[in-house]
Amino acid sequence: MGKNPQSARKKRVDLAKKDTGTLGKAISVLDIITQTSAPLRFTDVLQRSDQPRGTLHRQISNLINEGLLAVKSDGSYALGLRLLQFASKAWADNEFRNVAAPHIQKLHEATGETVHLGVLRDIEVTYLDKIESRRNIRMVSQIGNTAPAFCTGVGKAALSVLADDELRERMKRIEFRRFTPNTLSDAAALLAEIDIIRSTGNAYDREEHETGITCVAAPILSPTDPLFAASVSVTGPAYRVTPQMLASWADIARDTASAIMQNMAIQLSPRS
Amino acid sequence: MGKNPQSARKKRVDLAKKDTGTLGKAISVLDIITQTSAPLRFTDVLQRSDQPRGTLHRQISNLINEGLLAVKSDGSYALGLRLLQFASKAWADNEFRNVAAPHIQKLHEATGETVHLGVLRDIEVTYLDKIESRRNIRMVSQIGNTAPAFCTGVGKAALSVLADDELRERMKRIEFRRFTPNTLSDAAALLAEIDIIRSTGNAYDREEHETGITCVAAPILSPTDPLFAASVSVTGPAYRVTPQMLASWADIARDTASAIMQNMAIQLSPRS
DNA sequence: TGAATTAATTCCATTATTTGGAACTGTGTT
DNA sequence: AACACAGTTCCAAATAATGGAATTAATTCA
Repeated sequence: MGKNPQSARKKRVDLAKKDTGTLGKAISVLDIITQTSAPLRFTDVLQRSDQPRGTLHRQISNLINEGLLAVKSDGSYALGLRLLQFASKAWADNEFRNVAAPHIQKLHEATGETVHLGVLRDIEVTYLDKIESRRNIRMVSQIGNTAPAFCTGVGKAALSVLADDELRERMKRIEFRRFTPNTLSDAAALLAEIDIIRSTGNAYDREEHETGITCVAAPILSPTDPLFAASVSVTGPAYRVTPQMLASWADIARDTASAIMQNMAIQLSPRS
Repeated sequence: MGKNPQSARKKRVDLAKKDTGTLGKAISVLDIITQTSAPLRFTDVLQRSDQPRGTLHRQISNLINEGLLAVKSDGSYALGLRLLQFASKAWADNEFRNVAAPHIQKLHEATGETVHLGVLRDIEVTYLDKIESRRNIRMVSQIGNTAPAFCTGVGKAALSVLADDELRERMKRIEFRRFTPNTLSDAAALLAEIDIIRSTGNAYDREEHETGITCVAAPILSPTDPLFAASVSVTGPAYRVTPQMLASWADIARDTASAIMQNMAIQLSPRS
């Protein structure tokens, strides 16, 4: 039959996304499931994806057979347990997290508040570790969590270590969604803050992502990899943690960050 | 022209591996990384995979671009942080785990020992949740961990709920590796134990996977899905936890399991 | 240091896999 | 029974993956 002469050539190559072929399309299904809170059945996924029926169906089948996706009793999809297995290994083996662990523990002991270790991925920050006062058995739900970089302390601190051109490239992709009245609302405001972070060495989150939650953070950069950007933060509820208290933790947060950096450098040099 | 359309009762497909095309090949790279403790560089992966150079190279590139794989400073590969993000969602949203959570908490309080929630995946068991006495901040490293089913309490309990033909099918794939002197060493021994588990309702691990670790477990089966197999267990160090103590927890472990089953059934019926 | 060796990356004609529109099946509803 | 709708299967055409070989980069060692 006639081929499709109207093959519009609008290659929608998102600046960020390199071509990852078939794999990328399959993983994007996982992304859809991850990013949606409501239960999704086949047609729901179909609507949200740009794949045609047949294609999507086979992709989902493959994901299920690989254990990356599962079908719930109501026919909706959930992420598969094999992902837990991979993540468990990813976390346990993560060099950076292992190096940072004792330092964030000390930071927690010094401040008595919740401490986060975050790593930047593009324009989002993923929490790699967390230490809380109350023995929080359910913490796992937090590790691996991802938040926008532009409105969190860890995120802004991490952004600040990027080279300027890289930073601007990524900022083009930020959508300044307003989470609270304090959320920064445009690129100019964010750039201004990043300037301050660069000169002072500390980032603050003043209830910008979640009302009632404030934090002070300090950036960590890799001795070798210019694209690696991370940070530590001390977080607390605004009703209890005053701006003064936050400010009083700024130094020790920076010390923690730089201790981690130094340990990473040491980690790299010796041949063992 | 097709062959007998219906006589395909004998699925001739490779028992374990269905064809998952390009995706499967890519994921198998993640498997190689997961299953090897030593750091692997490109050629190391190449040796362990059956893909040719060029192909493997592109697969790895794609995995890296998708954030599923990362390159460490020494050129070896590590699982990527995106996996953490997926796993975080997989865990938080998991229906079964959410239903089971309060019950295993109670079981922990009643016994004072470590409690596990495990789910069977083929012939392995993945730990979906864990509650420990000591506020174990580092517990995440355990959740998502996977162990052979045939030599763990959770695993054997879970196997016992499978229908006989399904069980035998899977048992063909078990490799009876000897982890400790007590590890069951052949299919006959395992089948005998499963018979006992089916009649008594409890499985024991008598230092079969790790020397010094014992446990008692109880199977959980899904009210609807005959392929779903899980279990709860109470685990403790052999020097402190005597066989008598384990036996005294058998009932409450079974009670926990059946309470979880009932809750799952309730969870499914009402359409609020 | 630089030649030899090994590892990593790129290339591209061939091939196999994915693609996607459409037809089909199955389930539930009035 | 007829309808509507979600899910599944099919297959020729299009495309993306393949894989052997050439190229480049990184180590090793004389």
